[in-house]
Amino acid sequence: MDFQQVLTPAQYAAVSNHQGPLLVLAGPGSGKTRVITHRIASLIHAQVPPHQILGITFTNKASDEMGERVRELIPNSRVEISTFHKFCVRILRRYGNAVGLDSNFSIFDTTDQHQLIRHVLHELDIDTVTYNPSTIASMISRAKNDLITAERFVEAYQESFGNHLQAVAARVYPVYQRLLLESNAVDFDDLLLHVACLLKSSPELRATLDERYQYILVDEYQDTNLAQYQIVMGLSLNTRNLCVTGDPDQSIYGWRGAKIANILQFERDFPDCKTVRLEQNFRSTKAILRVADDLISHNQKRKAKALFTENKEGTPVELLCFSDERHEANELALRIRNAVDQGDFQYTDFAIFYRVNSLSRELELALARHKIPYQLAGSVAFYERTEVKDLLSYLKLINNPDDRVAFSRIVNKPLRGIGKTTQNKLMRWADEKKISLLEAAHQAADCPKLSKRAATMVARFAKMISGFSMADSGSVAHLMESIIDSTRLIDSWKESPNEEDQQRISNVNELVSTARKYDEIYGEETNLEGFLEVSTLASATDHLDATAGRVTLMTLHAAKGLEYPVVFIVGVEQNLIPHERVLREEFREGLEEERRLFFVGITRAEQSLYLTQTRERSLRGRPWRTITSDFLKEIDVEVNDQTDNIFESKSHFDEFVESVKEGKVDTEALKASITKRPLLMTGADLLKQIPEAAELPQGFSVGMRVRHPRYGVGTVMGMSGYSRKRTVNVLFDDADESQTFIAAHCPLQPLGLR
DNA sequence: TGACATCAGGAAGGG
DNA sequence: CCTGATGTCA
Repeated sequence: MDFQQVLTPAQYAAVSNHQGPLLVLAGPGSGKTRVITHRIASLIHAQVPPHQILGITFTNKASDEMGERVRELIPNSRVEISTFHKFCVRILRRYGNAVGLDSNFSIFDTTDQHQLIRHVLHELDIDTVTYNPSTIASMISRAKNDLITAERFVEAYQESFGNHLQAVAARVYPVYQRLLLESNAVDFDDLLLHVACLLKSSPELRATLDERYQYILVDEYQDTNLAQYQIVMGLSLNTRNLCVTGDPDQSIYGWRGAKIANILQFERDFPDCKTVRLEQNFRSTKAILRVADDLISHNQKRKAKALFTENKEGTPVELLCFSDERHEANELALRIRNAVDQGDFQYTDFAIFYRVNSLSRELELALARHKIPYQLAGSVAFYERTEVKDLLSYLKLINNPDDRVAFSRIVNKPLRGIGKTTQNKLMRWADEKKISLLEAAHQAADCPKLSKRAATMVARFAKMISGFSMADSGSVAHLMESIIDSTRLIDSWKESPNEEDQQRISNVNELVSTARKYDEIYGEETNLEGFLEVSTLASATDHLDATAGRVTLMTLHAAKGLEYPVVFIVGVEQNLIPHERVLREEFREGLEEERRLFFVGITRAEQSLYLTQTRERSLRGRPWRTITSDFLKEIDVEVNDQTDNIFESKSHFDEFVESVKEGKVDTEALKASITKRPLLMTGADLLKQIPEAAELPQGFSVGMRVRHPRYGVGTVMGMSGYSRKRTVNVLFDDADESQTFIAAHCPLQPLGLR
């Protein structure tokens, strides 16, 4: 393969410099992935055995993609490409004994982690209302990312008395850590921390691994935290063929401990390193790149970079202004539909980014209303659903009998008459006897405090769990099926007319088919541990499918590393982009990260970029006037105000403010009007939730549901003209094409805004 | 013991 | 809007 032929000189330099430390500073769209994959191919061409090469990425998607592209260049190559977390799991499964872990350890996700911390707080008699478990959890998590163990945390606290929160964290952290080890479990941060500690405390192991991985490539190096830094350094002491790629301007994970200094100081860590800059952008138009560059140049703490592109100028970046989020969502949906109808684009070409997940709902509703297929990066939510976690907890407990979080979660699910009191008694007793909860349950008959009835129930549960085994079932899917059968986990939902319960059943079924797929892939080799690992380490962007013919929705954070022909970034407003949290901070650090996040979003766009802002936006059910984002003042965009396109007597916000002033707001009625709605997932589900007969302010608005005596129910797609000439364009649910009516004369009956 | 109602507080981002 | 905590009743 002639690498020189297919690469630019800068890219070629990054690919062909095999020996010694190498820093690749890669601007957005500069072909970074291409460089990494070609570098691996080039190493193999130079007779480096593939197993000596280690590629590390942050996300599963990135590692899958990289593996695939390497195999395209070198079929059947067995290069180890994995995420930091997966890599650490592998190390710990093999060498975890040294830090007190058996090879079948559980991985606790955020929910499990919070559950355990909640338990610790209770044990320590600390009020969980004053001290929110997730606050404590994030303090501990930050500490772990900074390589601060429980012991050191306590020491540090004693040396310089911190605030009361730190005092609580200092009490909780050691106990939490002890319970994790007793559970033979780790949390996400432990994966990194344990490995970092292992490399430090065991020089032999460190040397072995250093020797084994002769060539290491780390992607997104700007997002490494101290633990990850330590791991990478530990593997590169003797053989220093370390290649890191990244872009300081795209560092957006400071909040989870990422140290931008890691990449900035690489040249100091390795004075003999070579540095390659990839500054030519092959992705975006000049117009888009200019906006990105203008924005990011406002960051003070930054190495200047000269981004350029030979792509065409393209259309200007537009700022679309709408009256509220519903208007915004509808107009976006309309634009997308029009572009697709005209044959200019496919749905796949569009992506919509937002700062916070909660903004996705209105967009989903609008897309569903317009029958536009979409996919949401957020499938992790699937693994966080109660019914899914419950079934997984059975598997976890079977795989690791010490897992106390899994035990507590399912011991009384479905109901077995093992209530709180019994559970607490059992737990105390287990702690006294220093045995696991499951072991205690087995011996429940010997527990003096338990009533005979309770003891029988508990023992029966333990016996049932021990009755399951992977060996007997042969596959994960079969094991799941037998669990579902013998526990009657889903039986109570089967007869339920409740939509939510049916959804639960289908989620459980989906989990079973996921397991079946896993079994198929691994065949004889299929194993419970591996399946649980995949389920726990699943991430938001894993299941995005570029070929699915769907519009893609995701947060700005999830967007990193992706690209789309047309990008919408919604809610470019103060307090959202930048987020209100950093505006409260004293230091500008946070603000600069927000700017980088916006930069990441902008640079995902290939041909067209639209930013949107609204006049008002509802947050937590209340409408708020928005403020123009400071960032918009730093860039030059074409403003396209759509707010007067729709007929507005009064905005929701004004109405709300007025009624509050006049004392008309009846809080009781307000509360009563809030209906409980189930957690929504799919567009179809969202559509079902549309109430058919809500009271409505006069006039029509885009997105409004209306009924026509002849054509049935439909949605207002657009409006034009004024007063007597005002027309309304309606798409009826059963029709393919929309129809236009004179607003003043038509028999359209408003049904509600949703 | 568990089902259900009500309430308060908190709500960024992800592996 | 969502979760977890708390209170009440069968």
